[in-house]
Amino acid sequence: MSPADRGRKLLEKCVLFSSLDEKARRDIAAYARPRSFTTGEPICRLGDHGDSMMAVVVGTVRISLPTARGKEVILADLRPGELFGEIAVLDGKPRSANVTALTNCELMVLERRDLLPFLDRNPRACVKLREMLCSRIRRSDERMADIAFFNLPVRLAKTLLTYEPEVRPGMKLSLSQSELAEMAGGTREKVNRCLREWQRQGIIELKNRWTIIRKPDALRGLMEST
Amino acid sequence: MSPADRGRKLLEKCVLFSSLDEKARRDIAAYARPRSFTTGEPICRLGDHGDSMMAVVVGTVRISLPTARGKEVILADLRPGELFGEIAVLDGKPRSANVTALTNCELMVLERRDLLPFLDRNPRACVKLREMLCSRIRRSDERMADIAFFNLPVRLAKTLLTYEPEVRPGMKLSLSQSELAEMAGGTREKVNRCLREWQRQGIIELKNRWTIIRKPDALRGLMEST
DNA sequence: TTTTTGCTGTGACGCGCGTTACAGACGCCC
DNA sequence: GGGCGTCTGTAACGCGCGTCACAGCAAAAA
Repeated sequence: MSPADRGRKLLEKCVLFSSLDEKARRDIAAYARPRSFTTGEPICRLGDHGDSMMAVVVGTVRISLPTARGKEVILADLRPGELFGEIAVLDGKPRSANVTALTNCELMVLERRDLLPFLDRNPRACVKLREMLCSRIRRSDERMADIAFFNLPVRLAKTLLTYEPEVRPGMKLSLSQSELAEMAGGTREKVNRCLREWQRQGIIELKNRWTIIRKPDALRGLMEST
Repeated sequence: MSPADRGRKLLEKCVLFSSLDEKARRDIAAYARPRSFTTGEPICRLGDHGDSMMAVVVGTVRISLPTARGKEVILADLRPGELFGEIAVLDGKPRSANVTALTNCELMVLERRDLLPFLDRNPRACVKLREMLCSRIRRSDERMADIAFFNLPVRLAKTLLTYEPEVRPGMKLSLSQSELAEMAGGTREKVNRCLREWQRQGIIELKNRWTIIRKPDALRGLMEST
């Protein structure tokens, strides 16, 4: 099977399209075009004009926001099946974040000129899309509340618990402490201290630059208590 | 003209409906029902089940989020012509914030069972709605970045500059310092100190519990510089 | 009028966290 | 293997801001 066909197969599994009937799924898949990026390559940048939406087929892409003093905040890492770039495509305004390829990636690209007409003739996809946007809003608001109300340990616990789709004891995280800091909104040093403290308590284990989660429930407890 | 008719007239002026043709506007307006609230009355609460969306016709409503320790964060104050409650209506999940009547209010209410079918038969309204949701996402993300990167003076300056639709020198704000603190994400004391400092610099004037903005450009400068 | 209540103005103190600085450990590439 | 870059682990210091405490003042209630 060609990469493009593989991409189309996966596209049909995205939340946005998975609930459509066979015909509509093939309809939208026909418009999608494959595209590859190599590790570290920028996919799009904050402020760019953007008229395409993308789905991750293979690899991981990172959504981030540059800050004033040359630093970065990591908003999310997306894996196969996830979509990005919807906002700029839908409202025609500049891209709202940076996206870079964290690994070699294969994406499927949908252009605005194909997507908008498709939505017009598929009310069902419209509904799904609205639900997607609503959940984005809810997540953003929640994240905002987290930053405003909780201190770094709590935010870090949330980060560890939500980075992978599901958490089980013994799970290894392949994130450096700097990356964790950029996700939780803090400094590398503070993250380090926090992790070592948790290691002392047996909640996690730090081994060769891997963070292994031993007691996810203890982390969950931390989140509730504060 | 009856309050309900006045409400319908105004509903047609909301961004969501203003670009529709005459027929569609009358269509949606026919479904809307008026409702009144008195000062301080709760309109809806975080976590409630909600299947209606509302437009402000007369008065001001406050969107807020309760925090852990009984405090509150003010997300926005909405005036005539603005909509709220879209999120819960669109995704069928619990309400994502508290809404209370800041003054005596008249609202127009649209039920989900009427709104969703209307959207299905009006792709143009669908597009507008998507744009609304996108702009909500952009605003949320921006607010998040503000909280994460900027210190209170900058956030307070932004709050002063964006509370009213347009800012002109001499504008009076009818917000208490506690309210400003709840909007900017800080404490009343800090807000007070900040405002007095700005008064010393002639940027604003504090008189009988009113905050009068003298030099909006100085505030704008504060935002850029930091 | 007197009392009460809510807003304003200010000082002292302490915690969380960012900043800076540096040392050791590990992997990578020439 | 040797040099170098990146990641980790710690310590010292200071700033921003939240917390507490209290005093003056104006408007609303009694």
